[in-house]
Amino acid sequence: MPIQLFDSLERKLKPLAPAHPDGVFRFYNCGPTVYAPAHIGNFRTFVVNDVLRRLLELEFGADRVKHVRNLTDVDDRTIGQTQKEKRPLAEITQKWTDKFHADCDALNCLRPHVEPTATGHIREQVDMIEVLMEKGNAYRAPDGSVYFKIASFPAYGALSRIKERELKVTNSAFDADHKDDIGDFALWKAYKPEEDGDVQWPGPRTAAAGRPGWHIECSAMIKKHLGETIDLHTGGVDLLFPHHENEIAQSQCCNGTTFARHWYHSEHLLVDGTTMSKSKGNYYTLGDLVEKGYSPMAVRYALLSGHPRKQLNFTLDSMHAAGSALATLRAFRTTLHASGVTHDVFAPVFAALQDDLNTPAALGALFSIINRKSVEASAASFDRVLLAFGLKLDAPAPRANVPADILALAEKRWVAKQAKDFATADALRQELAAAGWSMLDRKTDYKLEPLKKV
RNA sequence: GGCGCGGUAGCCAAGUGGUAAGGCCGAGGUCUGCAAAACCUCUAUGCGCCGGUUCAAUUCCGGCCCGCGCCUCCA
Repeated sequence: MPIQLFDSLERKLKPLAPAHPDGVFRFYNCGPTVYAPAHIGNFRTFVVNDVLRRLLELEFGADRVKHVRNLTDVDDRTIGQTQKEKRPLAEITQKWTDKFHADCDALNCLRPHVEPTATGHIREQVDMIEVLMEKGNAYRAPDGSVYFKIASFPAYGALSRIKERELKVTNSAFDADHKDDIGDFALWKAYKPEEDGDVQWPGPRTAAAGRPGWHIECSAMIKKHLGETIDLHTGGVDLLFPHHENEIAQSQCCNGTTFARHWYHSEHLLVDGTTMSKSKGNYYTLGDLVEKGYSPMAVRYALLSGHPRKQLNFTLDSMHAAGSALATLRAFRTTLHASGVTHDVFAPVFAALQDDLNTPAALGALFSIINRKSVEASAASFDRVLLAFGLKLDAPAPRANVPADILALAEKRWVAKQAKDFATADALRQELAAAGWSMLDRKTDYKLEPLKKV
């Protein structure tokens, strides 16, 4: 069964298939801006896209998928950070790129095949801008910036239905810029010494030195690494407008061909029922959750527990639920034997994933199957399911070091237990619990763990 | 104001024109000195409210209420 996925442009489910004769599926996912740690909302998008990537590889073959995800390493926010920290742009973006990679690895996200950066593709962006200027789709503003003229692209707004919108009239940015029309957007931003520090490059012909506008980087990097027409372009819903709308305009005017055959947008994560923000105190990075004792795999599971095209309400309770569900899967895995079963009992799981990436339905199907009285599943078939979800069931990472006094108590209790002095042993268990530790007895030894969160 | 999404058990969350997957929590049980783990059983006559269509609606249509998102550089 082919993978069906909702297309944000045509607003219906469409099968995914490579269009290029080489049979390679061309997949572009808008990546992060590297100026701060990514939050779990960002990671919802990347985890969802990672499952998509895995499904595509299962469908077309691992060598028949080319996955590109960019790193935005020059824009208002990254430059703002250099000004705030008084450090070079490259130093800041490298730091947060490394952090992003570490988080992705912890969440078991496959690395994209190409991870291009905006600063690494200035030439390509300038080239495109020059073509757009030559074709009359872009113009130089008085300050030397270059803007895209949306009036030159009649199809503008198809993705976001912008023409049907009544734009808010209050737009302070309009006066500050030098564009002809309020809808026009920057392809190239002229250098501003007071804001930009030492961040600048030579601009397109006739334009001033400066830096690329945000949108053009994706158009240029896609053209370079995937070609003029790609099979799938994805990102968070917030990118629908203006980012993706603008990418379509730039790329199609420049190249004269269809830009992306399929658009997919995953919805936002809510935390405690509302949008995440630092001021509301409901803003989490992966590191924040790990500090609270949750494993990255539990985070991944929680992020997949809602339909990707629906807002997902993330709570600490859902983290706990995810951890417990993973433990159930881990226990089930140990009952499986390598060999044997030919038919795939997990077919319904894949069917749900292939039906618009319905991860919650797929997880439901998975548990329904493993809850059956007699499951004829092989370890291999189960592992294939885990591979698709990107779930690793390794035992939880070693806990924090056990303090010496706790260890001493535990040792004392173990001795008492061996001597069958159960009264003493129970009293010591109480003491350990009061100190926040749980002692798990085994046949020949014991294990200490911090008490479970309620 | 415009565009869009959603309201299903204590929490999270699928789904369907014929009467509700799954996870967590909770309860009971089996098993272990205890604890933990594991395993078994149970847990929505109900799907925001009011109408309508229909033999039949949570599922379709209309109205209303509530929540959330976007509306120029936020995944």
